[in-house]
Amino acid sequence: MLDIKLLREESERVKKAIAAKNADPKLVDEFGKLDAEWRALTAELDGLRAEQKKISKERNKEQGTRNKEEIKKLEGELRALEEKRDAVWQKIPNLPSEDTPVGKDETTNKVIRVVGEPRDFSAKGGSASGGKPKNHFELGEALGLIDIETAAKVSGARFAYLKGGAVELGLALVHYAFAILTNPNVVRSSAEGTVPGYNGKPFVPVAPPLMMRAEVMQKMARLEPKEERYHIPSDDLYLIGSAEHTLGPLHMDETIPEKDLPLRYVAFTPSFRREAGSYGKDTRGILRLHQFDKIEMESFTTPEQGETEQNFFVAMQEYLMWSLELPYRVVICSTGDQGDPDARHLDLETWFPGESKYRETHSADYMTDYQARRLNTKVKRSKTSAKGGSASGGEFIHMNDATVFAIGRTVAAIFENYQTKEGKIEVPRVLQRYVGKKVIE
RNA sequence: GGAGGGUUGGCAGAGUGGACGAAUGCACCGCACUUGAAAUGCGGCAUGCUGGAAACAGCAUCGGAGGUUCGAAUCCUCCACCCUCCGCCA
Repeated sequence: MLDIKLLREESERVKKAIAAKNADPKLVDEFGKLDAEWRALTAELDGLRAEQKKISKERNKEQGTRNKEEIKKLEGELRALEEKRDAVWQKIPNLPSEDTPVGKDETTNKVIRVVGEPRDFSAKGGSASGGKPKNHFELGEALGLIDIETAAKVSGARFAYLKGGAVELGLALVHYAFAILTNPNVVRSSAEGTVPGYNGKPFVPVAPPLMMRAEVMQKMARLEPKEERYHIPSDDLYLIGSAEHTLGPLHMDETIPEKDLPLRYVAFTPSFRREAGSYGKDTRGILRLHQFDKIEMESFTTPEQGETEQNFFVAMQEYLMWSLELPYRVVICSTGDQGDPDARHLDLETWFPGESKYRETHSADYMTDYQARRLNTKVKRSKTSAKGGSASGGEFIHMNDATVFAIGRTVAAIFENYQTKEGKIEVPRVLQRYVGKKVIE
């Protein structure tokens, strides 16, 4: 949710910004109209209420009864109006950052840097099929590591059984990621590499709930589109589509002292997605399933540190990918490819030799205060840094979330990049101690 | 699933129909005293909304939503959460 003052005072700027995100700028006008009505009615109602207080002090029954009727009527009107206004308000997405490229969809995303060399499979030591690397599904099926057919019978389309080495590699990624993100030295040096002197506090591991209430999901701006969410009607709960959904509300209705920031968390959970809008996309293999495991980081910072924190998150992602020796590139998503609550959205795309292209494996979303406003998570400034200006009753905190590993996609990337000419899969060096072997066959 | 108890400001905790946006203590902030600190004394200290350049004024908020009443933290209903006991369970 955007700041109401911004919407009132800089509506033209907001209109231009959200139009770039493919949202309807008329929403802002509609909001303005409803808000003006709301203000007028609020003033009228407050006057009546003040009168009612006076009347009740005088204990005047007849006049009080009459006035009460009027108040009830206006209260009903105000409530209806407020609902209408807020519905429009919630539809207005966050504003993109200055450096977000303007563009209609993912084709206008901009590559920031490319790291690592794709392996040359045509040379000696290439894959089995005459220098042409196989894709993850061919490899996994041949080795008996991925079984889609049985999963389809048991659960339907877009489910998979992973077995043997595929599971072991996934668990190794989990162990490795947690070891890195809780290691003060590694985290500190990544923070230092982002901006010298930047806070290098390690991540706190969390096992969050996998189901949540609609109202909280709404505060995270993640309830819509509802077709994408799994809902459990008997208890009116929603399955999370990412650990972000229950990590973000961890400090709902709290005011956090500035000295405690940043607060950094990492969680390993399944993610549930109906993939309603992606019929026919990525139907082979395990890149797009209804259920997948993911490690996610989430953090809470001061407003001025929000963007640095996002860059730091990307530095952690890059450290992990670099140490796995997987070629990747960093992309900044254009306005049309950003999520509604995002101000700045970066992706890591990993090289998949079997498909001969980079594919999204990670994202890093900077939300500014868009989620925190509705979650009511604030910063309490320490007096030393309190500057004048808007910081009266506490400011909203800034939030970041980012992928550490989408386990399935990362395992698939390892399959493709580490395949041998015999169709086996080598285990990345840093994972060998967790997997307990050097080759999966 | 059954029975009972609870939810009040940053924290603890009083308040069972009007004088309560809310006692008191702790914490916090300012000032005084002191060489400094402690202790002590005095003062301040919730949030949001509306109007206003501001001073300030008005309104709302005692877990949430409704209701009764001229008037609700206080009475009634429903919901959420916490605690205790019983049942069931990995």
